[in-house]
Amino acid sequence: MAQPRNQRRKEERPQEITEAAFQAFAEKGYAATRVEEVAKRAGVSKGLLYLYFKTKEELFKAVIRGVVIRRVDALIAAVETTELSSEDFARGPLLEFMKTVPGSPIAVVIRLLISEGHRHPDLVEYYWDHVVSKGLAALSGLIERGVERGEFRATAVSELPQLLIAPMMLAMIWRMLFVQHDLDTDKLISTQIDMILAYIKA
Amino acid sequence: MAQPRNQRRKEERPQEITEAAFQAFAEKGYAATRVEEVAKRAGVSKGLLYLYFKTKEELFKAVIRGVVIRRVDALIAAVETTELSSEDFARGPLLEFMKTVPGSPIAVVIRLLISEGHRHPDLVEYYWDHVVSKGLAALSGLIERGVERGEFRATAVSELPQLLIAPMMLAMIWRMLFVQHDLDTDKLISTQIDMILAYIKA
DNA sequence: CCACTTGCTGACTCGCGGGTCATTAAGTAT
DNA sequence: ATACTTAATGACCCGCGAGTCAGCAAGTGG
Repeated sequence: MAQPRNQRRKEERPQEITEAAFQAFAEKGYAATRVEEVAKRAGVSKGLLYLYFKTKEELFKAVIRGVVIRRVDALIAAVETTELSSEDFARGPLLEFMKTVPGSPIAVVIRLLISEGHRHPDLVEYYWDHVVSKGLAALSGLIERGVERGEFRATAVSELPQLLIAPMMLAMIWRMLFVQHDLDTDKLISTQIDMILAYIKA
Repeated sequence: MAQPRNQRRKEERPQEITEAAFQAFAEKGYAATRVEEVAKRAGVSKGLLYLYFKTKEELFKAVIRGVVIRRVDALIAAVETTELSSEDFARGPLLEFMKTVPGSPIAVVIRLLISEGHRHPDLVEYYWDHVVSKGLAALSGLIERGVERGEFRATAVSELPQLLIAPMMLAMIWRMLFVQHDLDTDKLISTQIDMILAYIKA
């Protein structure tokens, strides 16, 4: 024990710092988080932080990007490779995924984007490219595949995959603001799936 | 023309200042808005602003409260006094109202609450009391009335009126972040109404 | 053991912006 | 006109926190 204080670990530093920053931003938001606070959490001096990230804004961007990467990709891959019927996929893996989102880091990222998106349009664009557009395309694909196979009727839902995730988004915001007023978010999300399937089934 | 500069208009000042502050907060968010900027927009000196509002935070709270009051009350009254069947009300006045929300000041308030809600739990509570809980109760009432009259089946939707407004919320967030990527928000909202009615109709 | 590179530190700077207050000017009463 | 009240001004103050940099110490090679 009593590790020497000034360990030189160039490789791990960025990871550690962005992780600490994510937690701090999640708790206090971007503007209210002090750079020194992030440094403290990462067990590092403020000066070192500025060696790895030119500005606080750079750090913010790195955090968002770091969290986003590889979160949604797993779901998209699952949609594209599953053997399940569209209905079974919707009731199984998709539903499970959506239930987890409101309590996950993705929710934090979305809050940060809503709060700070104005001043970081490039970040919003990045998030759009790597998460939203891909995710929605996968969901559209899932529904259209159902239509082609004769599982579903052709409806407006094919072009509005947002309907599938709308209650998930509401659940996220609900948790951000109204934790104390409880809401069965799981039931909200699964009822929407039930309803959509009832609406589009052939 | 050439009105005297220092007009004494004690009555109108608070209104003018909160109006200016609302616009500034809407554009830049709370943290990024300078008090002097608000004063300038209101055509007033910074010092005067501090005569009417003790701190920037007080001003923020006044803005939120001002916008909230009397927005949702009209809808609630309409629900309670309408002669229409529940279905016709949902397809008529309710749908129209929901279409307008994403482009209205309510959307701005919600963004501010999401961004700054942490540090103003009393404000969140105020918003809950005066808008959310009342609004949801009215929607529940609308559905339950339909059930009592034999229009609708008894379903989980009675306890989950959030399902009605979920696409409206998504539409709001969509506009905040992804204006350039278009989405037919009206169709999103009306399709949800169609779906829910199809799901719960007797 | 010495010279050298470089990850790392933390005391310091400096501008920004929230908040104050001495002063001015507009209105009012006599 | 004169004395008084109070709405309104804007120059100023001062703390906070982002960003810097001179120096230090951990590793490296000879």
